[in-house]
Order: sequence, then C-alpha cells, then structure tokens
Amino acid sequence: MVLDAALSEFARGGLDGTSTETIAHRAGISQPYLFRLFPTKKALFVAAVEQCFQLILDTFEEATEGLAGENAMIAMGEAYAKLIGDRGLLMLQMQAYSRCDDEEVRIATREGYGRLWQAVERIGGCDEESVRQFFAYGMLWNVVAAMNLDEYDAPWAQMCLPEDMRGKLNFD
Amino acid sequence: MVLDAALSEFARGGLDGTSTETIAHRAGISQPYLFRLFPTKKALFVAAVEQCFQLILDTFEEATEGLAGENAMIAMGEAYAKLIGDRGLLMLQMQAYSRCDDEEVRIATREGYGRLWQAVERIGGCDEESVRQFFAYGMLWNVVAAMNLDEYDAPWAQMCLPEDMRGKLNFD
DNA sequence: CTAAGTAGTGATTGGTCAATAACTTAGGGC
DNA sequence: GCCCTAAGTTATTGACCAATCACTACTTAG
Repeated sequence: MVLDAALSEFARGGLDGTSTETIAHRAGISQPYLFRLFPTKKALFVAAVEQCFQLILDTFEEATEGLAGENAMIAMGEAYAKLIGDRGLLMLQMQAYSRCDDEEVRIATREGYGRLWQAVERIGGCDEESVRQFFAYGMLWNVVAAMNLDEYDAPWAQMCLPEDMRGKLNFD
Repeated sequence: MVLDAALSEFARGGLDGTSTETIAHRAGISQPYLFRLFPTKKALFVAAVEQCFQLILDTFEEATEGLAGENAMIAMGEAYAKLIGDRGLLMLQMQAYSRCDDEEVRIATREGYGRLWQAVERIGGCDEESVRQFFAYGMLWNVVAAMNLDEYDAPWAQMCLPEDMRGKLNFD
C-alpha cells in the first residue's frame, strides 16, 4: 500500500529528505501517480503520520483486551516496546515531532498524540500521574531506540532503560 | 556567530529542509564562505548539534553551582524548563534524534546525550532510577513543547505536565 | 616593494525534485 | 460501435541548491 511505503521512507529520511520518486518506486507506482492520490508531498507525509499514530493506538487496544488497571498499563508498555522495534513507527514519530513548526504537521501530530493519551487514560483507568509517567518513559525509549543505544557500548547507555526492560526493545 | 545561525535555522527546518544560503544569510556571510568554514552541510549540522548539547550542559553546571543531591536535580529541572523555552535548543535536539539513521549524526547525538547523562549523574549524585526519571520527564517536555501543547485547548493537553510545572515552560 | 598568506565574494554548474501536462489503456453501460 | 470514467504512464518544466572556481582586497614579514 502507498501509505506503508510512505511511512517507511519518510521514517528514514523525513519530509524533506525523502523524494516522492523514492516513495513511488517503493509503492510500485509511478511518481506522478502519487500526486493523483495525494495533492502534495506534505499531505502524504501528514497521512503517514496519522497512520502511524493509528497503528500504535490499535496495538494498545489489541494488547489490552480483557485487561484493566495496572495490568493493562504493563501490557501497553510491553506492546509499545515491541512496537518500536519496528523502526518505521519509531522514526516517523520523531520526524513528526521534529517538523512541528509546520502547522499542518503540528495539528496532525497533536491529534494523534491526544488520541493516544486519552486511550491510555481510558484503558489504564488510573490516575493522572501514572499516565504522565507512562508517556514520559515512552518518550525516553523513543530517543534511546532512535540513537540505537543497545548497540552502543558505554556504561551510561545501559542505564537508560530500567533493568526489567533491557533487551525488550528488540531492534532488528 | 555562524554556529548560532546554523543552530537556529537547522532547528526550524532540519538538515534537509534548510539551505546553506539561508544559514549564510543569517550569519551575515556569503554562501560559498560557509564551505570554507565547514567542509559540507552535514558537518555544519553536526557541529550545531554538538553546540546544542554543550549549551544544555553548561546551563546545568551553572544552575547547580553550590548545590547537590535532590536540590541540584530540582535546579536542573527548572533550568531545563527555561532552556527549552528557547525553541532553537529544543527543536534542534528533535532534528538530531530524527536523523539518527545517519551515522555521523547518530555518533554526535549519542556523544552529546551521553555527556549530559553523565553530568546529571555526577551533579545529582543520586541513584540510577532518579536519573532515568529525570531524563524521561525531560523527553516528555520536549515533545510537549515541540507540539506547542501550551496553546492547545484540550483537557488532555493540560495533563501532560505535572501541576507544579505548568506554565513554567515559558514558550515565546 | 614584494611575496605570501588570510578573509572574503560573485558567478556558475551539475544535479535533484515537486508538480503539471498530455497521453494510453481498459472496462462497462447502452 | 461509442462515450465515459478510472487507473495509470512518459515526458517535461521550472525552481532550488550544495559545492566549486576564479577572482578581489587586505595584511604582514622580509
């Protein structure tokens, strides 16, 4: 699918570092046809960002079926750790945050992030502070995974993840 | 200074979304002269990223003079909240994380992050988990600030920051 | 005075790329 | 057999941009 191709390629190069030609090639269509499906490159980027947040949300729903409270929070944490082993979802998120000075990108990113936040609140059914902590550690994992700290042999790098999480960020 | 101009402009547009012409113009020099000072555009970007982390580190050192332990941690937290009111330091960080698939960028970013981590460990002199928590919340503030959630009028957005921190991220 | 740096600029080049235009092909309904 | 729409293509354009080149002006040492 075109959005999948866009997600992967934008994740690698970002909005400006990825050519529409590259995306079209990966999607198996011609570059001009991309512009029949999406009016501009940025519109495609925004659609990919929306898809990215939606995928995370779906994973949370799925991982917590039949669970609630503390158990649900733990399940979401583990699901997220697995999820960002897929570098696409991780890096496109980072690309989205980094281009938030652009209004269209910011609106889409806020929207996606907000839906995620509310879903965690609802599913976890816990207090404000726990939700905040959940997202705080999630954002830390993001940068740890972005920098590939697992393959970096420095003592401080080992401490970035809590002991019970080490090795659970299964990078490819 | 040239690095300051590069920092601001790269923060706004990222490595690929910023032209060397734009940076040169802001620095008050000609575009070709930029290439006498830095061999490539990417080398300039990397230098700006290094400068960015160095500035954060210097701020931490300065804010904690004469302090230790818990007090030092609180002082660093407050200093950081003030610091990322400067959108340059915030967004260039995000740009750096988002381009970590590039090896040169990744190495510089790791290096800067590592130095920061070790400085917080040393200055705070506290246990592993507290350092981790410090950075986790720092990364959450980063995305909150990137998305400009302070000017976003949604109930969930208010909860992204702990009560005692609201309004302390003084965005311009 | 001159030779050799140092600091800088204008002009250009070769390449890339988003977006458009104009064309092709294939069904389907009547 | 013909019109219409959907799905797709090739070719092109116009703009932008990193990097290089060839040049100027100023300074300093002998």
